[in-house]
Amino acid sequence: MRETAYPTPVCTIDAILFRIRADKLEVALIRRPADARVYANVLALPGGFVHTDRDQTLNDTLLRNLQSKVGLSPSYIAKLEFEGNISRDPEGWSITCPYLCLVDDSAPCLEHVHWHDVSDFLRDSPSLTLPFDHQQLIQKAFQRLYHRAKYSTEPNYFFKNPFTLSELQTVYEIVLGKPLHKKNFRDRIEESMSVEETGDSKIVKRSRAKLYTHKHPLKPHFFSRVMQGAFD
Amino acid sequence: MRETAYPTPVCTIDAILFRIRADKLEVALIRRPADARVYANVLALPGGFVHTDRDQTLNDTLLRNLQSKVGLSPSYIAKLEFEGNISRDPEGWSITCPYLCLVDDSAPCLEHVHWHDVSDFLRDSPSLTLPFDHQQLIQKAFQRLYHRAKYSTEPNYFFKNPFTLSELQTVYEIVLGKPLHKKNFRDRIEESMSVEETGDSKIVKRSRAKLYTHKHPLKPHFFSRVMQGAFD
DNA sequence: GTAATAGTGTCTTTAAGACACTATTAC
DNA sequence: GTAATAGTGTCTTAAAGACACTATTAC
Repeated sequence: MRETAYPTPVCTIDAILFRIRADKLEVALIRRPADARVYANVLALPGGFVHTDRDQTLNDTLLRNLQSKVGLSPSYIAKLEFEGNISRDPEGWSITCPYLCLVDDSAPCLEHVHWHDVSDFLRDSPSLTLPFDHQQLIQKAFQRLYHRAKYSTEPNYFFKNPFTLSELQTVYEIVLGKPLHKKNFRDRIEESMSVEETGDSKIVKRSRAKLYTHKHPLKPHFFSRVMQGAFD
Repeated sequence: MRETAYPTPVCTIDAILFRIRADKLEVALIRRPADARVYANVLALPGGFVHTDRDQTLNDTLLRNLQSKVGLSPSYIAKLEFEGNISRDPEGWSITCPYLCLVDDSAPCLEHVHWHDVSDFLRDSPSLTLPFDHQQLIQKAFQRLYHRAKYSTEPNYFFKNPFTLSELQTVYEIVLGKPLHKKNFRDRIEESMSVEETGDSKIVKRSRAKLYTHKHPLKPHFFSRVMQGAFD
């Protein structure tokens, strides 16, 4: 370990990994090891330490931890606000570098991963109590996604494979918690030029819908106006 | 220092401290100590280590470092994206928690502080080469401020004391790099309800202008539309 | 008086909100 | 045929852009 004049706090990454499944926004939790010094065997956000010998960047640290602990690679990642203080970890001063991660509903993942309804953690008394400041981190990640859904195409990245505009609209509606007018939504997506037709289509229930893919693999579009949604 | 299974990277805070002076956006730099192991005597962003025995939070670490190294307390602070990798510090793996700090033009500060024109660091070849990734941090801080100036009242916090709306508009124009229509700007500020009249006024050149203060000391307002500015 | 700045009235423009409409497919 | 979903046309509305106007003050 490098010498410093002062004791340096422990620094970790945490992944707030969201997916849409069965019209719900869910977050990935994994059980902490039985030999953990604090919160052993408790469900928590997947996270981990930097391996200074293996990781070139914090993004590497994140992706390595997601691969080994959750068994998938996200469709999209974004840095959230760092958090560091003396009280978030009972063992003392610690800093976390939290990442918002979006993953495709159809992505396979390790069996031991627990997916929990995000709306539960937006309440004051969730049915599941999380260790550290993990509930706050989930709330902050949700707040970011919620606001981005209003003025950017960030929620597009819940999909890795081609999707229909109706599927896309449903994702926005779940994140925003309210319905959107179909025409307005489509006008906006078209204006953003964030997607392009694949040329294929698929039958959805009783109609045929065109399939789209991301035009810019990892770069959301930002609108100059906020979408308020229907029945505001 | 706490025991961890792996060597933990060094973690610091960095302050990107902006002020408006003589119609320019300036950033604070201080000279690194003569006994620094790397980049000794070089101008750099003010920053420092967490003192686990004195700081309760990273915000404490920031404010303590600003007070001791720059000699002032900022009007506004905001967290920027953390950055951590093996290459930003020649000594090896390190993580920084960067803060955007706005300070009143009239705030006194220590004499040894160098204020440098921010626009210089937005060029590929600035007249002054900064150590570490400090130029990138300044660019990211500027990008945040630039975008926030378009859709929030964040630049209001360049002022600590009462200000006139014309002074406020000038700040936005300097950050955005283009003129704004007076009426549109004032309508927006009024709509935001972010300021209130003090009841006082002052003579500015050849007219009398009302003075305003922040209604919400540290909470910017977010607009639902982006201000494009005049002559876009 | 003139020059310069503070502050306002109002028309145009743009993109979102609302909502009705047609087309296609399963049954 | 009906029901359900994909996809479109178009009117209304809200806030930004443009710009001309008046008021106040120093000289």
